[in-house]
Amino acid sequence: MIKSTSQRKGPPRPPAPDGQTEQRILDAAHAVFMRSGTAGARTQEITKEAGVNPALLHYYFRTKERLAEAVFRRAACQLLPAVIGILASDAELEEKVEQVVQTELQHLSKTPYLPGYILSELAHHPERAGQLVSAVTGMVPAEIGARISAVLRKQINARVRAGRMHPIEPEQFAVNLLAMCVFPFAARPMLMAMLGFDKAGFDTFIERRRRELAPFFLRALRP
Amino acid sequence: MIKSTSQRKGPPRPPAPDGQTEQRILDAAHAVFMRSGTAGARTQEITKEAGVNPALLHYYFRTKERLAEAVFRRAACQLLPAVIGILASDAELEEKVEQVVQTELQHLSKTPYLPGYILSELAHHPERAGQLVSAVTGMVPAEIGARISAVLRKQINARVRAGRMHPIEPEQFAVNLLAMCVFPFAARPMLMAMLGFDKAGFDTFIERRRRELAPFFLRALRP
DNA sequence: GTCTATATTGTGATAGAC
DNA sequence: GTCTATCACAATATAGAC
Repeated sequence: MIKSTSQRKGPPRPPAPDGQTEQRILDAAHAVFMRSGTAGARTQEITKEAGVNPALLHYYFRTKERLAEAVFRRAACQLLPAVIGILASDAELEEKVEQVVQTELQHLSKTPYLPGYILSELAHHPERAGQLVSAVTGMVPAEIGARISAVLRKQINARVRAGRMHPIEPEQFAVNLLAMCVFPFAARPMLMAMLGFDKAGFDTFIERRRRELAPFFLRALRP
Repeated sequence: MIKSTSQRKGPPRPPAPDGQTEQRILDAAHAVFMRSGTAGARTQEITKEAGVNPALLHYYFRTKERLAEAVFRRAACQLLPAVIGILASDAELEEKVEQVVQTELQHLSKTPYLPGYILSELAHHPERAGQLVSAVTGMVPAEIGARISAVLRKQINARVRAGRMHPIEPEQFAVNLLAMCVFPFAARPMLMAMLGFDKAGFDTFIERRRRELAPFFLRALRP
């Protein structure tokens, strides 16, 4: 990955003597925070998983809190930019629905703990909600929402006037779509218990969802 | 609730001398765990909010972990039984959709932090998913899911055969409905930031949702 | 940049008097 | 049942050598 270039020092370094210690810590922290939450995670667990010394965490990130913020931003960048990009694009509305469903379900299948982690952090640190969005796009959160709403509203209105769509507020539209995609992963443990799924069963469930969700959603938009 | 009967001691007790100390702790713990999460909460914060001595927490609940479980069960009882009861009832399918939407949105409006708390706990303690369901109904989780699925499947099939409904798996149906109701609250901080809502704005958003969600959902079910 | 060793809280748990 | 006082320890932050 990074070790591709030169190794200015060859022999004397057993565990993690490469030039990517910071990255190793960040990766480990990502994994640990993701499954234990920021408050529940122990820095020692992180450093152990990273194969580095506890002091190095302090060296690179100064404090657990700062590390947590770095991880959160990183995670946010994995969750949102896709949907935002699609919804704000100038693709046809029906296209957007299909794209969001496909992109999100596919991506979240690979990182099923991401929604739980994000929503969990936000539940206990609402002030980070702003970071979440602006970290991704560099815009003020509300501005993003406004942009998306504006674009969607125009598309919706056009269809409503043409008698091709039932009226709906763009905000409701976006939340509905997001809910359908994200919720199953956020509630994964609960659903698995209630529906009697194992991991494979859940994947099958999502697979089916990937085929049927967009049509379902589009039916709801009909007049 | 409990103080209804006699008060064997009247005068000498300043802070919390009533016979409901356990309840006071439980209430305080509920509030604190809800906003900080189990891992993030401090027992001292709980006892302070309860107006009782730290030692009493140990006296009644022995450990923070046990207290957390008690609170979690209690919270679970507030979130699920309504939906389960409605979905498993023998009401008409269209009735169920309307009822779930109304019941959930109204109830969650009063306890907007509940979904975030539950999902957060489940994300970090998947093993509690079982408790969540069985605590409510006394049934094995998977059994509940099976019952609901069976009832819904029968109703759906009847309508599909009559050409009145588009085919859908009962599990997808239930998850879709739940997602639409619960997600906005679970993602409340994020939505408020992105959509530029304040508390009142969010309430208005939910109010509108209460009127439009069931129709939206039912449109998606048409053939 | 990385390690060993240690300081410094914060925090849950508990003993024992009342 | 409730309080005061305190313990034991976990966990993070840090100093200082290499």
